[in-house]
Amino acid sequence: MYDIPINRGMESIRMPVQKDAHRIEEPDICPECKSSDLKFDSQKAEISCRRCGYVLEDSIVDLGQEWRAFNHEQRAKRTRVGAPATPAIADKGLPTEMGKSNRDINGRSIPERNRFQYNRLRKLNKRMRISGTGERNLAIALSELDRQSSRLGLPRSVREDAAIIYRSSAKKNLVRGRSIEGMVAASIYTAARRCNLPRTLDEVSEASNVKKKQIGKNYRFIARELSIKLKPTSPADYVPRFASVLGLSGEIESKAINIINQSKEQGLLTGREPTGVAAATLYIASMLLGVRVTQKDVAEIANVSEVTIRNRYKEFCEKLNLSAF
DNA sequence: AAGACGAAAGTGGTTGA
DNA sequence: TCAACAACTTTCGTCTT
Repeated sequence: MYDIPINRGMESIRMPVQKDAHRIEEPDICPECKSSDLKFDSQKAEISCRRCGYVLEDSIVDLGQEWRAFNHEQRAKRTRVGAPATPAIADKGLPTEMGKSNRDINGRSIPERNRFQYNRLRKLNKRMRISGTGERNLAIALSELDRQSSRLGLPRSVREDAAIIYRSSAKKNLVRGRSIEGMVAASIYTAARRCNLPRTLDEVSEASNVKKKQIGKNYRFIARELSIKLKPTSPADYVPRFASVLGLSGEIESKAINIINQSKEQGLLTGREPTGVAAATLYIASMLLGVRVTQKDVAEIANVSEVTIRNRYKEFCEKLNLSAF
């Protein structure tokens, strides 16, 4: 029933690493004049011959780090590997953990009589990480957020934005008295719109099992309390997604967006469902470019009826003089 | 036979008294 | 709270390819 949340921050990429890969292999003699008097210019990143000026290598890329560290502390501070901190995990992906080995920081073994104390500390530290009801609710909410957004196929950026929105509303005590699922759904809806990758209330409702009406209500509440101001969604934002589901080309996509812009100028879009408009323009665009799609297919993916597609299509053709058929 | 078309009746949400 | 309303849906018969 539930998707298991995957902590993507911990995914690692394995690549073969050559030993001393960043060391530049310096040629020792010039192929032109056979002189061994070569010059390495670190500013221009090239190796040239001092005698004849022949450039042996250019655009050399130094794969090493640009910093140096003289002790452990500096190294820890300057090194940049590891998962980035993310708002989508309860502790932002930066937990503190006490190591399991019974050795202190200097590598000395911890005396037997203190072992019990250390075990106890380790246990407490683990518990403290998700402490208090607030933190615990946040952890629940964020796993719910992950579940819902993967159902909606939202990219990481939107998830993180949704997490930020949820965190701010939790901070402002907006969640009290409302269901976590409902607030998470509203955060996702808001974030998706803000990132110009809108999902309809129907879609979010489907993914979250929260009533459409409730999500709308929560959305307005969040938008008001956090003063998030969003323009009404443009049909153009739906076009790329619909087009890719229908397997339509980029040419058709841009044609459809073109039609949307023209209709906007003529004020044909006010009060019309953006999804219906997006679907209808995609239909028109593919007809104009000679690609056959059925009204039924287009209507289905936009979750509108065929009749709506026909109505939009009729309107646009009349008002924009698109009499190609 | 599948798809397009359009009329007519029904539905759910918004608006204004 | 309720009626009016616009947008949209469902249904169905007819036409076109």
